[in-house]
Amino acid sequence: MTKAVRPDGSGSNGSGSNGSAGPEGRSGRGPGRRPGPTETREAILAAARDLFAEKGYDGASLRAIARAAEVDPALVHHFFGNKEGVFTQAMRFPVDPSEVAAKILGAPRERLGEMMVRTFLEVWDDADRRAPILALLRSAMTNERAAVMMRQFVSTALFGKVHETHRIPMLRINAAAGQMVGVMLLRYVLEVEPIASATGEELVDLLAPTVQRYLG
Amino acid sequence: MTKAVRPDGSGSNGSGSNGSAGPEGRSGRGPGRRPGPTETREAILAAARDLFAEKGYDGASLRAIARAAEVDPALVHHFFGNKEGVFTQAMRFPVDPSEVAAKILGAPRERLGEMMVRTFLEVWDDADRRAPILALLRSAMTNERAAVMMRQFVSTALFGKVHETHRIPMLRINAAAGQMVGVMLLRYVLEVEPIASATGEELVDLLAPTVQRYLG
DNA sequence: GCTTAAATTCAACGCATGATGAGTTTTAGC
DNA sequence: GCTAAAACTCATCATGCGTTGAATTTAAGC
Repeated sequence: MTKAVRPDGSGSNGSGSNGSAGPEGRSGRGPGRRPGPTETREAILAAARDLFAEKGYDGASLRAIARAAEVDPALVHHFFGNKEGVFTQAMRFPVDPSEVAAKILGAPRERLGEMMVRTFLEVWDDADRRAPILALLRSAMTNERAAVMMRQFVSTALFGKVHETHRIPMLRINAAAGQMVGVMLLRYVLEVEPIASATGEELVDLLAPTVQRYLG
Repeated sequence: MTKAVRPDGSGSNGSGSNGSAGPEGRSGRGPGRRPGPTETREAILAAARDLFAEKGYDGASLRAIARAAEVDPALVHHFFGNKEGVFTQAMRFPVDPSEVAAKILGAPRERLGEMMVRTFLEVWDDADRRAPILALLRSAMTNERAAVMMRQFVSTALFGKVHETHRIPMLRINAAAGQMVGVMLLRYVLEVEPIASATGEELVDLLAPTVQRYLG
């Protein structure tokens, strides 16, 4: 999963010019722009997302990101200015809040709890959608800037809609959020058993009444 | 809060011997053992606990710990071997599980939820008792070894007793743990409002029924 | 096709980190 | 009071980090 094979439209380029004993020290590729359309920026962001998700902001180094994207560290800088820039861009779509909100708010009020649990599980079970949230959560533990983003994300984007449309007190929404965040943490980060191996339906049965009580 | 003033039993020692222009580069104190009984080991552990709580395992550097304890980094090594040793020793009393368990299990079963919420709040409101748990939580997000310790702590020490004495299914205990951990995270780490500013009683009223439902 | 701009790598800087080994001063055992 | 051990600092190493500036190669605009 770590290695991304490039499709490579035509094998016509460089690599064979000085085949004997060139200074193949760093990254096995010469300087200069690569042929074909530019896809590197996206590759860097993808690698960044994975690494931030795995190690958090401080733990993921620019150099490791560059390595994973098979690129020189300076290129990361060229595109994003600095590490914070990479993080900000990589987090630029934790989850499309409107899409999620629509799904949850489409349900009748007496099934809010169930829909919320189902939606959380759906998002967290999909590695691509889980990554940015996990990155944000991990980073927010040790990095104040990430904590601000997380706070904003939790309050405004995710649970704010529920507050606005149903006039539910914020404290109750926080309690529901706490239940969901805590369970996700136990299940996906700490991998505490047996909740890490429970089925989705088990969790819905277990948690939906709680969330419903807070939001109903 | 960062600076710890040493009581210093008697002012009879060193410090004035070469007063003019010694090599006062590093730590303002010469080499050699200090007079009086040894209190440095504890000072290092206290500093370590604070810094691990604030920044997590990877974020807290040995050098920063040494700086906070007003000690040379090599001394930390001398006492604890390596960074992992410092962490392990600093975490050697997250919360005395038996004390906590006794308090919770002393309550009748129909008030388990209330007692659990009250106990969590009491521990987390006390900075000294909060520090090691916070350190463990923060560290467990990015450090596998800390995650193992945290898993063990959550499962065995804290909630294991409840499982054993009351024969409550582990999955339900996990759900209750998730609720509590999540709320603590929102309240004390991310400081999401309004739950960060809510009173203890508000939280008991809000959360106790949930926990009671899981454990009852 | 020439020129400008963008993509890409290389080499290096200054800094912080965890670790080690040697040296100095005090305490504790006898 | 001597001696062995413990406490303590200093200087240093190798490594990895974020960042910078210059050089090189390709793509785009005209």
